[in-house]
Amino acid sequence: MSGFATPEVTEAPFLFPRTIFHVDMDAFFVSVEELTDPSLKGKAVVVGGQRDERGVVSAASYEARKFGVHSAMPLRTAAKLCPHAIFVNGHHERYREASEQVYQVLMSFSPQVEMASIDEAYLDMTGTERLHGPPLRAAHTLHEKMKAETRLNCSIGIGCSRLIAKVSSAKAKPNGVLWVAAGQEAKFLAPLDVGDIPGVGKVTEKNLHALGIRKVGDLTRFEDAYLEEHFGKWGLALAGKARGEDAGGWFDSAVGEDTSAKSISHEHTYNEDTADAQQIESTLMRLSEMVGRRLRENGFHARTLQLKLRYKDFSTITRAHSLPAPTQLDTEIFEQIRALFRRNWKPGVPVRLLGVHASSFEAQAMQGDLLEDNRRQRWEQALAAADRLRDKFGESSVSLASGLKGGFRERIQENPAGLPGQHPAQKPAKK
DNA sequence: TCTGGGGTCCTAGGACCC
DNA sequence: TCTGGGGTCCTAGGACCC
Repeated sequence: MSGFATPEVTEAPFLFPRTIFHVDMDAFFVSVEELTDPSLKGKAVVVGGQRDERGVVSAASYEARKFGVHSAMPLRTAAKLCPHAIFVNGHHERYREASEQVYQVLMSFSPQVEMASIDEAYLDMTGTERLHGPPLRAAHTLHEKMKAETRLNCSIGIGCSRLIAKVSSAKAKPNGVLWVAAGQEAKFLAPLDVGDIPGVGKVTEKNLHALGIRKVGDLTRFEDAYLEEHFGKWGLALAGKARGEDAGGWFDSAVGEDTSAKSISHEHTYNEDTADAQQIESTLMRLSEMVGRRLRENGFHARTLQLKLRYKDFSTITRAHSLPAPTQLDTEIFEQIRALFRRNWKPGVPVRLLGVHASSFEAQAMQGDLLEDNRRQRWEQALAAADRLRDKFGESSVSLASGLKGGFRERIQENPAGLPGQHPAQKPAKK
């Protein structure tokens, strides 16, 4: 350790100081549940599943947090720490709706809004003083409007970078506003734990501790080159972050830049591990359908398909295959996934989790085979029709299980309502 | 304690081409 | 027969976030 922090004059991506808001909803899932069931208010509430289920906590009320419950904790652990807690299954449809309302409120404040996840967003408020007044006043107005229109609390962090805004909103929780004035960034960050920096998780934190680095301020006493040596590219970014800069990767992008999805995936963890090949392939079929459906909804065609397998001991493998031409067809996805599964699964070994992942999105390429293109187009139309039926009659009303023996019967039985269980599109399945 | 599901980004090695 | 380097694509795994 030596020297002085070199005042680097690199190409600064932003030529004048920005005013960034980070708006983070307080205990979002819990708060939305309270809107539908006010009796939950003030109680210890755990969202994510039932107390005896395999799964983790998605969100915990502040009351439950007092007992040490936090998100990502196994449900069974939460039940032990807080036996009187009320366990609630997640309702993602409700959260999406609430998130949409939040977005509308934010959009009325700045055209530069970027939802970073379902319950948090960045706003570029640079240059809005004439409209909204100075940052703190604008934040308080926004905070009140959010409460009035969504009945939800949020916390707002304000700073000259995404990083500062994000860290300060975390410090403002719950239900607060915190502004870090220009020039005060390093001072604000210095006493915080290195783990408070977004992107520093358990592993990096441990590695930093091993070097004697515990506080963000400790980081600034090391040369950039030293950090780069130990942590590569990430170390360099870390040095910048300790100064409050949006160094590296996603943080560097302007608020509101292209955020279109890069991958789509679905997974399933069994309540009990299974080695039943038919059951497994039936699940893979269902997951392939879910992925295919989302691809069609978004107008995406994926070229790379990936299978994920997790075993009893939690060891996990992924196996990918890239197609010569991109697809959005359930059958093509399933065909590849099943081949990957059969090639990599040792019969008899119990499986805990299965996943189907699609990536490398491309505009659909013509195959140069008119007959083949025509067939594909009819399939896509049929699937879009099936998608609409599912919208109308529910997820289990239609299943295109052609090509799957055994699993097919099983799916039919899942259709007690007697709604259309078979779609005409099953007919042209033959090659 | 016994570990969900949906994502993003990064690293590293090997194949292949020039 | 031994010996290059760079670029790109693909695959596998892992850290991290909400």
